[in-house]
Amino acid sequence: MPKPPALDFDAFLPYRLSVLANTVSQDISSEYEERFNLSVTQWRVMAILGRHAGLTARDVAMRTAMDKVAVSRAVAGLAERKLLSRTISERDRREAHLRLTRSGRAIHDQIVPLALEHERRLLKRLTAEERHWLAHLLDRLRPAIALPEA
Amino acid sequence: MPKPPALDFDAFLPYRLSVLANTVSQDISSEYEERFNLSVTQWRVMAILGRHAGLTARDVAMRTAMDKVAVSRAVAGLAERKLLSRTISERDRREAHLRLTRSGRAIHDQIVPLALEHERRLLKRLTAEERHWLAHLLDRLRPAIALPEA
DNA sequence: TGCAAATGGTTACATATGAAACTATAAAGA
DNA sequence: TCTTTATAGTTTCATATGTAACCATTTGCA
Repeated sequence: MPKPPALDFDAFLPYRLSVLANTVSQDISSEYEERFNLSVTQWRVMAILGRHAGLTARDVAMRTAMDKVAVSRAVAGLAERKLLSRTISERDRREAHLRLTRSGRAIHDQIVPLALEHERRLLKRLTAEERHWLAHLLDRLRPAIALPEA
Repeated sequence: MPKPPALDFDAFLPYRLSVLANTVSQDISSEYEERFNLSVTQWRVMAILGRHAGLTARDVAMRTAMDKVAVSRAVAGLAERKLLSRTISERDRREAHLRLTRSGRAIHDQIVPLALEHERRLLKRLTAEERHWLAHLLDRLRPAIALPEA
């Protein structure tokens, strides 16, 4: 009779990818969660605003692969702690432009090097050739996410 | 003055890895969630039992990178639906051996090909050389997860 | 033996998350 | 201009999840 189908997790790509990504993410997030009491979503919002000041919540959602509810909540929490400011848009009063405050920027500037250091540690385990292929593969497998107007 | 630090998500490895893994996982899970009303954790438990009948909850937790509470809940839900059975262990009455029931196996056998097909679709986008490097990198980056007694 | 410490598994509680409904405003069309 | 439709963002509700406390049993060792 036919052998019953079975799935070997150790060889199943989606699973291995998922475990790897979660491990790496958590290594980083556990650090800023503890030190600055920021959730992953909150940090993502801060990071994107640190680079692109004045985006709206909608823009942030698109750029971070988060849904708008998650962004709304993260922004509310950050505004509460005065880590970012909301400015109602002149031309469309439904939307607000978001910017890090001085104290938001201060925290941001501490987390960025920390995140980059984690990335460096990860890459250090690889040879130059392996690093090259990793970047290449991430490009090739990049999900079809709409990145509107750069 | 020094330029302010900033993190470019598009180039930040942990982020890209995370988005990719989540997209891939969700592609698959959305299908069996809808068709069989199974959560990701439930499916993971079923998959591991489909391959290794008789494991205890503890074994399952170790092999699936899930914590014991998640396993306990998944198992409870599956037992409720009679997709798996629990048999108290002879030699240690705290633990129970888990096995798919006939109907659990039937569902399992439908999902496995579906999962493998998704994996195939993903790999089809890559050349043989790229596939090789992907597997290699996943090995090299494999998180230090304890896999006790095979 | 008998008792403290460890372990498998569950439960309780508090928090996070997602889907859908909702509010306010803007855009499109009659 | 009036009315419908779409959009930005928030709130609500139901569910998922993690942490810590817990129960039952077993192990280690006095």
